[in-house]
Amino acid sequence: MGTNEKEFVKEITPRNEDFSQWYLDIVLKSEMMDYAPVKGCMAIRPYGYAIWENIQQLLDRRIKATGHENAYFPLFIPESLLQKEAEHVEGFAPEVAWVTHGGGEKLTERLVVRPTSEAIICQMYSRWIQSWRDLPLLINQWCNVVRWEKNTRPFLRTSEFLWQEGHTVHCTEVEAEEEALKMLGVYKEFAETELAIPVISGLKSEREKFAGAMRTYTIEALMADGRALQAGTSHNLGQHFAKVFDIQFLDKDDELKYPWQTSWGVSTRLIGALIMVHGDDRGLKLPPRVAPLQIVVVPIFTKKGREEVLQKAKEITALLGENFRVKLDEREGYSPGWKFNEWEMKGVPLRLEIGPKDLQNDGVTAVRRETGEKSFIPEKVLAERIPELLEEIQGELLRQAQQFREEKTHLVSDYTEFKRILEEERGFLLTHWCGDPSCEENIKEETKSTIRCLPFEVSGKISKTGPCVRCGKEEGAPVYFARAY
RNA sequence: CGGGGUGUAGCGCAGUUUGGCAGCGCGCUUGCUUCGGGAGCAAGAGGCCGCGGGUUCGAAUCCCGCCACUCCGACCA
Repeated sequence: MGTNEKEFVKEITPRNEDFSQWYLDIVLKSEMMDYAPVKGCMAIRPYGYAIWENIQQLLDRRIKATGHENAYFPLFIPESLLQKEAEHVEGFAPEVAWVTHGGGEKLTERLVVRPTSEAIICQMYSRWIQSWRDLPLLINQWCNVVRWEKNTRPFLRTSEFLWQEGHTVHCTEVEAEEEALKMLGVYKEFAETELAIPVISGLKSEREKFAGAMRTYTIEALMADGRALQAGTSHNLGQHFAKVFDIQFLDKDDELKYPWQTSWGVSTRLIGALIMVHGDDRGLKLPPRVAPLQIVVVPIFTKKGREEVLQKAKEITALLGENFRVKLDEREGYSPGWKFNEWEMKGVPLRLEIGPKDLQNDGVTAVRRETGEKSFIPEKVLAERIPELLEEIQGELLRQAQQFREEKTHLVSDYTEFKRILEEERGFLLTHWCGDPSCEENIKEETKSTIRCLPFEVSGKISKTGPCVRCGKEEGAPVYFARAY
């Protein structure tokens, strides 16, 4: 690899030459999406949507395992409902889409297309909750939302996107806080186990928190260009929404109380993260757990042995098809080399080549996408070896991503050094911050970096308190800074 | 929303300066020969030149307006 890289992947801009273009080339050429005729909107094509379906399945399982049920709420929200929570409406007002007409007539009250569903869900919750026995109420919704974005990028920021949003209601502040943290933990475990994306979890600063929340928690991932991406959030909404939407319950002590709420979500942005964390100059590298295809079988035809090769390839595809997402690429008119490049671009984790030599040796040649490593697997041990290999690939992708993140995480206390790193190396900057919003604001203006989070754990990498990187005031808390998407 | 760039066949582009038959490469279709890292030959198909208006005998080309994509800012859970 390396020297003739360009030769193999003519269709993709090299990652180091132009990261943005590289990303766009990949999402288009791998047929994950295509631009739709509405600004900032995309069609998610089967190859991209299959990843989303796998994400949904793997995450939905976890959401249900933690006691939540799925439900569905309306796409449209009456203007008056959205406006009930002042901070919330202020946060979303610039980016909502309005419905002003229906059936050819002007509506008496405008509707917003949901940018998030707190308002409409709280409205319904106020009717469903009367007693402490109704709590906790643990509901999740898979849906689309619309935010009229000015600067869009496929999967990372689109005018319409798909996500899940959990909305829970609890008797006490302690329970709500536990819930918000529990779901953030679910996201972290999910991202690392299934997506092979290591994340840092922590608390958002006041400036960066969700409009209307009391506290926002986040998982932050580092992309291959050294920029951070918020991969999931979880909010402790406090009682703000309960108060304005009049959600009350009669507690065991016979007192009428406002409950405590949370909301949490991850979106199709995770697909963008997969691309930017794992991809290389040849294209996608998908973790086996979420890859639409885990294995592609490429038969190597020759004049004489054609039928035998195809027969064996079909046999092996059928065998593996019982337990894995596998495809036999028996297309005519494409050379094996062409197919290799095509499936590598599409990020299929494992390729099995079956040719005359393999037939002779009673096995297949296996090639790992993430390392390019070739090995021969005797047919006898195929059924045991394949799952092991896929797990190794999954693990290796996580290991590579972790290693990259470690290399790109800079412990820094000097502001000049802080600025130099952002200019020259990027990545996460772990430092101290006094907590003053004006320091945060100044740093943003001077360096274009933002506080990604106040991490839960720093495990000895940095002292528990230290002087603020900007103003030098003592007793600053550890924070991660980065330029972000 | 401000500044720059781009829009011509599925993709990448030339043609626009100086108005005059719609072009090239790749891909696609069909056939034959091939096939262990993007095969070869032959014959084909494919165009509201982003959209709308204007100037002109005549517009991909000149003028006005709009839209989309893209990069950089601003904004953004």
